[in-house]
Amino acid sequence: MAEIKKTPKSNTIIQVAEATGLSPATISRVLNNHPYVKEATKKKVLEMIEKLGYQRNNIASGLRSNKTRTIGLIVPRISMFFHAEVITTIQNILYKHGYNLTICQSGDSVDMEKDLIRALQSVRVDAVIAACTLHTTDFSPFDQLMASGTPLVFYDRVPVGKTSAMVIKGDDIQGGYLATSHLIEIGCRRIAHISGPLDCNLYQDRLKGFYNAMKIADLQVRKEWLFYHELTKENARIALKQIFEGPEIPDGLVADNDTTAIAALKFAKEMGLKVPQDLKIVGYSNDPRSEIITPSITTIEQYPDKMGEKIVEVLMARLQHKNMNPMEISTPTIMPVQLIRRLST
Amino acid sequence: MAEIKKTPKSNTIIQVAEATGLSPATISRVLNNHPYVKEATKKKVLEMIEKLGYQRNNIASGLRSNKTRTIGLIVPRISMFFHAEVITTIQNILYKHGYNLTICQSGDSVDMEKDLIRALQSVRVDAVIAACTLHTTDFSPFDQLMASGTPLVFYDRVPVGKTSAMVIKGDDIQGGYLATSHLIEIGCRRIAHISGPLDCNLYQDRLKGFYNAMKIADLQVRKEWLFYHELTKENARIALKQIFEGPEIPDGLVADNDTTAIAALKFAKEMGLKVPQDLKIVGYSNDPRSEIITPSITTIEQYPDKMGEKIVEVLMARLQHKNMNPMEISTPTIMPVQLIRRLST
DNA sequence: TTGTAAGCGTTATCAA
DNA sequence: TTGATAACGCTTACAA
Repeated sequence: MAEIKKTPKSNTIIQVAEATGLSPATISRVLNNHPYVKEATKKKVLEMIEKLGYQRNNIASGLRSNKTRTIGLIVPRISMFFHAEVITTIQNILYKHGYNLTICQSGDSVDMEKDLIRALQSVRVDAVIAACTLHTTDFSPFDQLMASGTPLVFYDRVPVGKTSAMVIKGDDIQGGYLATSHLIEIGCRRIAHISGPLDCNLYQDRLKGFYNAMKIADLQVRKEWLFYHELTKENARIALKQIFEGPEIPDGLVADNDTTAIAALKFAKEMGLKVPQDLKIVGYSNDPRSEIITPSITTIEQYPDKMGEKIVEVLMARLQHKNMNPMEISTPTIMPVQLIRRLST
Repeated sequence: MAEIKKTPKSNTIIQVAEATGLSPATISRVLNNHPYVKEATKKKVLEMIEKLGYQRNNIASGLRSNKTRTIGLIVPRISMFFHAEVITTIQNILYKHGYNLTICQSGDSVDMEKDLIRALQSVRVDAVIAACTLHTTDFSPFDQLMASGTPLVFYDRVPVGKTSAMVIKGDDIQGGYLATSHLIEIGCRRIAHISGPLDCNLYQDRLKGFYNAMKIADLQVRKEWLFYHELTKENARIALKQIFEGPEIPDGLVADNDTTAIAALKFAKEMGLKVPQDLKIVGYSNDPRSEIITPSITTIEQYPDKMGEKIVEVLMARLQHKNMNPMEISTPTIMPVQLIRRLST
């Protein structure tokens, strides 16, 4: 009683072979539904597998075949709404293709990211999907991964400049443009912009879109109303304080994420400013919070599910025909975005 | 030019052995920091590993040693705030212990959950951590996993009744009690309760807490104000409509998650009811949305990070001394919860 | 302290 | 259509 059982030896292909009177090779063929197996044999094997409760050892299979049917994913944090959605979509589609997904979080740390790349490499994932940290400027760990023959697709936060990896990104220039020109259209003339670190393509592009819109409207960009720190609640408050301590105050704010937009809303309330009357605010990402807050926040929708679908599509194409034209894969795919107008404007 | 390179043969322990003039066994010992290796030898090997850019093949290692240093995790969905937090904590601590985490989402589907268990088993994870689906009543796939020798820890959504797995759960009875008695204390007498499917321990327990508090206050529980459907926005509206179409309306609502509480807030606004004056609402989980909505929602904090820590602690203990007393591991660990009072009450 | 050699459970290459 | 056999890259007795 209450004895600790020894781990029962999990059964193998050989046991199935013996039980059916076939060879291990045939069992393996059935398992991989190889074409040259007689229907009757296949049926017999499948039944025996069921009966014995046999479970293929993917470790052994992976070692021999050099295919693990596992994809690694590196993401800053799964708690970010956009990423959670993308991941879920990826995982669901990948599952249909018979692939597993190993999800890793870098926590926006470059060192962690590097470690994770090594770890994934070391478990021999068949491919890697990555959204970089805010501060990744050295892509050599990723290059090394590719050099070892692992297909790599970047999404959302992608390398600035050339890369031989596949790239799927949102249209952040357009997003920045849409947000800004919307404010201009509804009457804003003094527009502030809280952006993120310019190491990151996201903020470079959104800023570019901002400049484009301002230029077209012939509006002046005030450097003292431009910020490039990590987009946290805390940093948002610091930036807002600085803006509103100045001699003049803005009538519009482009926030490059919804966390910042939400912080701005709160700040405005504390300052006694009415939104949208005194200050109009646009966020980015369509985080669920942006919809339920009062007033609800106008924001940029990025269609995470569409992005997830595209990522898998591109990846599967690559995994299936290894010898794809490298010119083709080096052109980034740009996914459309859209402005969702709400009560903050 | 534009030639596709053949995958370079990733290097092996044997190449490191040859390069250093040592045997593969010694290289392996260095890799596993085995005690019996001369310091000088170790240093030499490490340098060569660095020089060759050698990367241990964990697939091969796992096959031989029967240890993958990978833990599998099954969760309904990573987009749920509570789970995202727990997972992040688990992953960070596990990482320090040298373990990888494979995160899988069941999407609250029992079939998917079953498949995932098989998949994890098939990649030979060293252990599994799981929060069940809303509808898991048949735990035999989990039992089978354990029977194959894989340690298993359930958290949050755990089996009702006996299990030989380790169990870490929140104090949902207390949570339900706190929410309800808080409403009573501040004057509510007609309290409705939107709970979840009673297959799930969470809602069984929260309901129990609700009954306890009502009984102590000698208040009547009205069956027509009790709901047990999955806690979605849509179901919340259906329940609320039903409640408010009745002859009498409640002055307090216990919602068993924050999504429901938020939906109730919106519903009340549409009905022209003031919160908290006309209706007081308590949610569950302290989702970030509950804080930013107007009015902010009183809710039950579950301390996901503490739960994550506990999970890893228990798991590591188990992984280290395999022969732990089975009586000990079968007592569930119950984690404290707390009421966070906000403006909705 | 280090080396030799036998597997771990599959799959791939022949041959039958 | 099936079977024998040699890997895959590592760990681990056992020997030295």
